[in-house]
Amino acid sequence: MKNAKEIINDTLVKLFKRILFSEEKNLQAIIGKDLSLKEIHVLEAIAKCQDTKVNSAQNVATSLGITAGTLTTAVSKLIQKGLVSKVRDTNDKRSIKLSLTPKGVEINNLHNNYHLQMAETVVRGLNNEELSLLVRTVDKIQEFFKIKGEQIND
Amino acid sequence: MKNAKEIINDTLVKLFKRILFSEEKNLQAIIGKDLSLKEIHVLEAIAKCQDTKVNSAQNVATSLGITAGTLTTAVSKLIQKGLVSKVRDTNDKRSIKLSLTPKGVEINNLHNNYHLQMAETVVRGLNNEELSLLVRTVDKIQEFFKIKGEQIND
DNA sequence: AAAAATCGTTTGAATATCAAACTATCTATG
DNA sequence: CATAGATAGTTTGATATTCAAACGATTTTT
Repeated sequence: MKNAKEIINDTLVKLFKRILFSEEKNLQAIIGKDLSLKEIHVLEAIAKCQDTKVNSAQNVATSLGITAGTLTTAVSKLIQKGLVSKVRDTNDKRSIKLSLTPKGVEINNLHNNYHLQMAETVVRGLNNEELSLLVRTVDKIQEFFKIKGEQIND
Repeated sequence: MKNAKEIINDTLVKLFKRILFSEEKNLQAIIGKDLSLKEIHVLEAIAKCQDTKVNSAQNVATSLGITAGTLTTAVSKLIQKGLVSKVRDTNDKRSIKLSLTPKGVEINNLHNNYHLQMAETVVRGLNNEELSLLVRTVDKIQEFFKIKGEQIND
């Protein structure tokens, strides 16, 4: 017989798997096979960094938790696909600024809307009691990571 | 200014990233560089399938959401590392049964303990009633992602 | 001005993955 | 029973993702 800990773990692991799976499937449904989840996440990171005006390649790479080299190749492909553009920084000629093309913005919005819909569906489908329990749970998980003392770039 | 939906979405996205990151980090801390997260997940799946006596390669592959070919190569490496063993099914000679070696079991337990620790943090401070509500709520959320007849093996 | 640091790129290697072709075995149908 | 079709796992060839380390260009520090 399983104890509470095991049941909760199984339930959360299952949810995790399903969300990842669902995100990938949905992405392909709206955008097509031409763009992977990883590539979308690069677009997302560039969009965020653009907003905060720190859209150097270095900064985007760090925010994604990948190396500069990995980003270079990812960006090359996204440029080929017409979703990203690159300009040399006039102040610091070593640096480049990454930004989304109009088409890149459009695709990023599609993905973002998917996320928001997801959040909306969840919130709307739960009553107050369920929601507050859920919030507490999320807080507790965050706390777990704090105890572990891990740093992460948000 | 961000609305509630956006805040919830951002929180969840961050949490998600954090879990993946933490899981990987922790794994390397306890087990070393010699085993990737994906490989651990193969061990995990084999362990689960062993429990339910349906540990054919086909079934393990499906439960992981990967193809049989991908599993073949993953398993080969895990056999080399001494964590998995393979026996032909006596009833159906096409089929093989996968299982963990004692060393494989040990490593899988280490990883599982990490998961359980996280679950422990969540469970602590909840009474039975809240616990069962949480499970029901998470299950409900899961339903939201089941749209469009997606298949996933739990 | 020289040394050190930083930024992005390239290169070489490893891992992860799939689809499709292939081999061996089992099942069902005539 | 024979053979046609289905199924299990492997192999192959290709693509994607990633990193560390070497490298070239530029900026900063000393």
